[in-house]
Amino acid sequence: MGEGPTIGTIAERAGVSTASVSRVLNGLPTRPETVRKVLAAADELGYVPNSAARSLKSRRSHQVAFAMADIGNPVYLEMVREIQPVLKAAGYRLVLHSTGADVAEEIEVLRSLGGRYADGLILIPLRLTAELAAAISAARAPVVVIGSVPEEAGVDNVRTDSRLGVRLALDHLYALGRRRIAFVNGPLDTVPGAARAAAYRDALAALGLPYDEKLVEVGDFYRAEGAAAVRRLLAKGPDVDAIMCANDLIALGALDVLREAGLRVPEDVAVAGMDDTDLAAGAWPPITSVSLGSAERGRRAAELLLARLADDASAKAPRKVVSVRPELVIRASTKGGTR
Amino acid sequence: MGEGPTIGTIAERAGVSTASVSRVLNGLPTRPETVRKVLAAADELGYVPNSAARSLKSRRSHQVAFAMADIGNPVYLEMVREIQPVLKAAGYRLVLHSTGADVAEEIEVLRSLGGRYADGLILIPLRLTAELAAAISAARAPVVVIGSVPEEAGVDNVRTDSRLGVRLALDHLYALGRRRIAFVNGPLDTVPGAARAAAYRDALAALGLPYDEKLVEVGDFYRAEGAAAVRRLLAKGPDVDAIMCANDLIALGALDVLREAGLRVPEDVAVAGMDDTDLAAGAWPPITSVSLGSAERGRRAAELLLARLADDASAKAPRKVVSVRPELVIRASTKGGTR
DNA sequence: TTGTACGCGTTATCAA
DNA sequence: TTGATAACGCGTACAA
Repeated sequence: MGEGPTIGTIAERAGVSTASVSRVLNGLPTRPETVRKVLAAADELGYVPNSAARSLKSRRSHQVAFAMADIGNPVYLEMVREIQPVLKAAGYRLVLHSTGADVAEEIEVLRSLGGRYADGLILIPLRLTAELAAAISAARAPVVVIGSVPEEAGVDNVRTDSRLGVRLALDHLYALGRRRIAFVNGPLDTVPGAARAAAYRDALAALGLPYDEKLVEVGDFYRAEGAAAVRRLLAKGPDVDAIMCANDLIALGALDVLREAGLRVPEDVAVAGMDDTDLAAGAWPPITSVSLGSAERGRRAAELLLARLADDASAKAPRKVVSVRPELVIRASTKGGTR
Repeated sequence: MGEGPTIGTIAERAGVSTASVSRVLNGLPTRPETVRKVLAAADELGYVPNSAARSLKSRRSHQVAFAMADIGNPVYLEMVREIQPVLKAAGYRLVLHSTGADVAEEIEVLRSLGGRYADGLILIPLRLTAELAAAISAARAPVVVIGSVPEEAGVDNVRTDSRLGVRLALDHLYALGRRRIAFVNGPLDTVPGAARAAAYRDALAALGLPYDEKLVEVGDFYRAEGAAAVRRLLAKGPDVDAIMCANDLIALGALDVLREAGLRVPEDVAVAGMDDTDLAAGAWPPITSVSLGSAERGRRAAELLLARLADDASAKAPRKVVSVRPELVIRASTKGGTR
């Protein structure tokens, strides 16, 4: 763990100037003999360029930050899995931030971009307050938001139509003959929560089904909270023949509670989730889920950011919005075949 | 996205020298009046210190790297979840590396530490070659290895006794009356693969059960590969009454195949996994699994690294080894109660 | 083709 | 208490 060699060390050893060393290492035209000596010295010393010095000079950190609520959520995980290789291929390192869905922390991350530790940021806000929107616009580095963001923010944006997603699932349930379709949601003050609540109402209306408060319950986007919400739902004693869940974790919780209650899935109650994570595919019965293209959204976001970082021309291009189409993945929890 | 203010900008605005600005910002004794002016200017300008300049000067990046095979594996994910907050609390950012279990990539990560982009590294190698061991010893920053590493490497080490883990599971199965206990493993040229293979033999011997090749199958540590391995196992036509799987993903694959084959779990065949991930708890039936304390290993590793980084004294302290005890978490896949 | 010298933004030393 | 100034390691005009 000795002191690291610098271009100065190499210069001495090779008997040339630091400028020559720098030139060789950056592939600038140099006399072959010099190149040889420098490379030999660098190799012997195990030289690795100091990233701080390089960043300071070049004004580039070769890092990209990714900020989401909680890396434990499989949706974000899928995104990381896609983002990471895209960045790596372009020579960027990935810095991870778990914000706990706390707006203040998200704002802090945006602010810290001013320190230039990262060249850009991919952000997934859960709650979109005015302060957050302001902070996004004021960010000192390119930001790509996954999720919807007002146009005024002026940043690139990868979104999906979760309204259409809910619609797809409800159409499917309706086609299967279900008419008492409950909805278990996450917090209404979150962007996805609000959107999915509205989508549920709209979809019911489009199908000519009545909106019944007894069929709606709000918890949080986690398994235990989802289970609790479903328990409350059942306690209200409505005749339910399907449960639409605002994400897969809630759907898993629903399976737990239904099993507990001795109800068969899908014979007695069909269950559908959203996000189409591994958990949905891995559950028993496998859960029908609306894919919101997490992997694709992650990849597209990384690509958008890289495009911004590529050159000055594209850095000033107008904001781009990419939409990923939701898709219904039908499994045994709605239509099957559980044995 | 304007040009970032520097201490120079602040100095001008406040009518003082850059030295004073630096002093104020670092909390060194300064005249109150100066402090006020500087802070006001800094605030108005939205000043954020440049991290590259700071790192260059202080020789600290305030970043820690974490390198594992694949962030998609729930075990590593659990570790990240624990590591992240510990680092954050200490003022470090987390840089993520997925190496794809490729030794060359791991060596590259170790080498790149010479660039000082991170102050330390937490590494989980899957295969421990001589080159890797050499690279670990030669690393230019503190490294903590999760998993076993030879003493010569001289680095801090968080390990678990997977041998004991296998033993716990086999004892449990034996106590339940199972005598034909199969073992489905991952690649034998990986550290965990080799250790668990040996552990299986030992545990059988300790229980007085014969080692039967027909009961052993090797695949990979993933669900699909695990399923394929179990399929091959069943094709050999041994009378199996329990399957010990080298990790939870394999166990999930086993459930898939057993269900396919019309075998009941645990009545016909009991299934146990390792790692005790969420997937094991979430499966149906819930899978008995040996917890290797992933979360705790992650946390301890982060703490060990922080201790090394804390001050020069501890930086030179002798290597520390922390052991996390495995624990058997019994669920319905071995003992239950599935209806 | 090569070397000298300066600047990137901070911190730290030394006089004043 | 403060300001001028020298590093930190690298890249790059500019001069030789």
